[in-house]
This record gives sequence, structure tokens and C-alpha cells, in this order.
Amino acid sequence: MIENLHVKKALEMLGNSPLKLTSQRINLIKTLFQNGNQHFSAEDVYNKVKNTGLKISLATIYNCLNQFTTHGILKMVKTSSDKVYFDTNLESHHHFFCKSSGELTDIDSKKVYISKFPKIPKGKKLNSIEVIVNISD
Amino acid sequence: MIENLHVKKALEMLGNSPLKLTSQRINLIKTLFQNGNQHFSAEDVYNKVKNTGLKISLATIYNCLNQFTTHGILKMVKTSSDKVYFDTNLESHHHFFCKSSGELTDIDSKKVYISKFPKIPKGKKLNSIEVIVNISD
DNA sequence: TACTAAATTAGAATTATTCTAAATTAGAAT
DNA sequence: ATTCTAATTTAGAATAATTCTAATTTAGTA
Repeated sequence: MIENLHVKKALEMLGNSPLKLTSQRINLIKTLFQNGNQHFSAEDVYNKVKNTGLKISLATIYNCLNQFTTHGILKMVKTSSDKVYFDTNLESHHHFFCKSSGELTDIDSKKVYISKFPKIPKGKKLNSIEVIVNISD
Repeated sequence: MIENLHVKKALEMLGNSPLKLTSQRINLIKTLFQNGNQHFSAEDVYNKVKNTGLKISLATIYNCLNQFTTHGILKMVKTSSDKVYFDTNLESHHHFFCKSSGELTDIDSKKVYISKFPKIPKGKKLNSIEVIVNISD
């Protein structure tokens, strides 16, 4: 049986985190990471999981997605949509967001370069830089 | 009586839009634009308005903020907060968002330069580029 | 001055998400 | 192995921001 590399890496990260290895978490990771880089909302995940026959409550999905995010297994992406998206691609990269389709897609990190960047205000520290390129049909 | 320039310009834009010149809209614009560039949520506006003694319903505030946005009198900014912010600064510019304080602040547009930029996907058109620099204490 | 479509409003509805509190379970301690 | 405890899961209630509804009011035209 061939172990998917993305799944393997994510499970490893889960193992290295203080989170317990519950069946829900393991199944979630298998479901989310098996197809490489993906973007999804909590509801997307809930439906995807239902289709696989697994039974994980919506509350648990929210819990897990948030915990995975705080433990660096997922990235959270806010768009002009009212839903929060999660991203399996942990590398520094940016996104297209299409208002018409609600689709969030990766921008190849080599295709964006910010050559001039502001000083961070005194007393604050930089957390992340989010570039969202809003597009539509 | 000295007319504030920001207010004047915004009222002009309202006049040039198809929106009717209601007292609520005029008062809102006077309230929001009198102090130059500002960022606020719908609730912020509701409270600000209450303090001035004006009576504008929350529904109207939401209506107006959205209409002002679609007619180019305001800009909408989404952050990692769960509230939507509005911005009186219409020039192309970007933002710091401080998670700790919930504060959204302008980045001087001269301080950001994106020298490499991705091609827009076929069949789509560019709407806007949002750069949010997330910071915290 | 009257008319009509647009705007305002209070409160209900909606939507995404978080909370609660009871039942279950992972993994450590025995 | 068995027991124990804190973490986890869960259904459903609660929350929070925002939008909708439908009745009333109003701007601006005729």
C-alpha cells in the first residue's frame, strides 16, 4: 500500500504536535492531504468527509481545522468571502480569489515579488504577509 | 462655516451617484469623512453615530456602507478579524492589521512595491490586489 | 401637489462559527 | 493488562455579524 507523501508529512506533524492521535484527526488528515495542495472551507470538509462514509461532527471539524492551524499543519486564508478557507500548502505563497466562483487558488510563489516593504510599527512583530489578488469572470 | 475637504469630496461623489440624497446618507458621510482617512466596522459607525445624537438604524448603516462601497465612495477591507472594515482612503494602498488590538492602519503606498506579478487566469479580470501585513504585539 | 420608486426601519432570519456540558477515548501511570 | 485523567468528540444551543422582510416614510420627478 502506497503511502501518500503529503499525508505522511502531515501525519508526522500531527505526531510531533501535542495533539492526541484520535481517529477523527487521522482520518481528517488523510482526507485533506491526499490530493496535494487544496483549499477548503469547514463546510467543504464536512461534505467531503460525509462522502467518504466517515462520521465526524461539524464541531470536531471546526476544532480540528483550528487546532491544525495553530500547530502549523494547515494555513488559514481569509478572503472577501464570508467563509474562512484552509490551505494544505504551508509554503509562503499567495492567492487568487475569484468572487464569481468563490474559488481560491495558489499563485506560484515565483510569480510574486515584493521589492519594497514597509517597516513594521514599533513594538509590533510581523506575523504574515497576505497578498490576495481578487479576480472575477 | 468651513467645509471639510474630505466631506465635500465624498458628498460630491454621492451626488454623482444614482443614490438619493437622504439625510441619513448625508449625515453618515459627514460623520465618516470629517477626520480624513479612517477605518471602521459597521458597529463602530453605529456607535459613532449614536454619540453624535443622530438616529440612523443599524440596517441603514449596513445598507449605506455597502452602497457607498459599490459606488466607490468607500473601500471594503477584509482582515483576519470576523468583522468587515470600511476605509475612507480610496487611493490604492495596503494595510497593517494588528491581531492584538484589532486595529487596521494604512501603509504608505510609497512603502510597498510589487515588482513581480502573476498573469491573471484566462477569462478572468483583475479587480484588486489586497496586501495585508499581519502584525501583533 | 401628487406620485412613485427608492430608502429607512425594527425586528426576524440567516450564516458561519463557537460554546456547553455530557459521553467517550488516548495515552500515561499503575 | 487495568485504571485513571485530561483531552477529545459530539449534538445541539448560543453567538455574532450581517442580510432580509415587509411596512412606513421620503426624495425627487411629473
